[in-house]
Amino acid sequence: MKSYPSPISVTVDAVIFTISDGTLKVLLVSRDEAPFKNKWSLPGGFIHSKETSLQAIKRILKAKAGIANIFTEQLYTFDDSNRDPRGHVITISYFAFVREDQIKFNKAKHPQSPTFFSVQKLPPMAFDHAKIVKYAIKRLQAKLEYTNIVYALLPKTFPFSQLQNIYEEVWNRKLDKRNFRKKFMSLKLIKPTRGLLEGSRQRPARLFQFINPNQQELKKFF
Amino acid sequence: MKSYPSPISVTVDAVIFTISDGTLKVLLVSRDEAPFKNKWSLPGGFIHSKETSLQAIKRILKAKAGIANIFTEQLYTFDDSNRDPRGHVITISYFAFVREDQIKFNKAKHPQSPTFFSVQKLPPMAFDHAKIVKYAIKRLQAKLEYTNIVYALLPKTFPFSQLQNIYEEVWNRKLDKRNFRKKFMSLKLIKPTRGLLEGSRQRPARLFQFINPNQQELKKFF
DNA sequence: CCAAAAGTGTTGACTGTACACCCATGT
DNA sequence: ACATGGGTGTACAGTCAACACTTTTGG
Repeated sequence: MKSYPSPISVTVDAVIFTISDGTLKVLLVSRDEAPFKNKWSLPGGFIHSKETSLQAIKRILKAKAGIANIFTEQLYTFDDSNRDPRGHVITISYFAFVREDQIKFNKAKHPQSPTFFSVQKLPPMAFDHAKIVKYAIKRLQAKLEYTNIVYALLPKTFPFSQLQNIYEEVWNRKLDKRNFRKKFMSLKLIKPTRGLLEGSRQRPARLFQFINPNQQELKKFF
Repeated sequence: MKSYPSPISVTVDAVIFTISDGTLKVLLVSRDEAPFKNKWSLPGGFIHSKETSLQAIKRILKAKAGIANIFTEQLYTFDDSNRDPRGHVITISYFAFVREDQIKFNKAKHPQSPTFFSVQKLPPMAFDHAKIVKYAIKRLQAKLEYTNIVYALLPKTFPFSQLQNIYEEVWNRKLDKRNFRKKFMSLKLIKPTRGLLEGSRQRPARLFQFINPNQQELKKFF
């Protein structure tokens, strides 16, 4: 048996999306070592020798931001020769979603200051992470159109306007209320509950929920 | 600066499609070393330390099958822990297209017997390559729908039926002649030439060509 | 003249889009 | 009473799917 030629360093990076304050945001952490020390970057790190890239992502997200049990999907493997000043380092990138209520950051446990940035106002980032985020947004926009991933961004019950807002934020354009409701309802993914959204100073909105309560996997609409 | 932890062996594999004898085929080579010696596998190999995965694919395809200058696109990175008996080996897979007339295999130059197999009659394959091929076919089916990649599978001029045949083969279903022609023509990608297809014993077919003669990149239809 | 593939239009169903007003509540 | 977002229906245009016959050539 031949020896294994040319070992290469392999990292993983995650583009974690959330919707908070009604806008689409991405999770960044402050790098605690060179290169790019103190620059914002996607949460990521080297793959350990006995784990898969998916296991590595889950380990790193838990350690750096206390995030667990979220939907993740492979995005792309970036290996441009100039992407890392340390040499030949490739990264397998993932994208994922969290709901606001799943997050609790903590200065002591998460010293790299995990912070959600609006995709409209991203800071300068380490490596080629700006490119990776851009690519992830494109993928997210496409997936929203033909799958039910929006599920991963919504709480158990939600008013219809919150659902529509996600589509508007991700696609970055306004949608017609009536047409959107008609189309989404025809997909038979959600149903009204008996609940109403209290506490606004307008007419209370009907709350909806997904019909399949443990709808974990991704389904195609068509 | 920290040392680079956990080097991992990284390979590339290519799923090369062609249409020949009117059917969709995939290129396989016979492995010339362990593991899986003499089994059919996707053409691939280890990435050298100074090259990107794309460069590696191009180098390997040229060496193993004499194929150069073809359209390639990254497919997925497979890294299941059990995919390679040698240990932790991940593979960045690519898919690509050749036209029949671009190929000339040669026993002396290409000792691994590169051979196109119909996707309907694939032999047992090494590693997880059957899974990779299956994934590539799905991607190809999707891409055919909303991009102009069919370009990469057609000669300079071609009868309309050859174009339709590609769609039928890849999607594995029959399409209505009239509807297909109407729809494809409305995309304004091809135009009729003055040429006719001679040599059949039926009515000669009009030959078409793509309007942009150097249409290398992938364009979306919509 | 026969076999074989080439070529051509119309209709009905469905889907997407544009568009404006009343409703229920809190202040 | 008013400000605010919640909630609803119709009409037109464009797209998709079903469907059958004539044309041109070689043998």
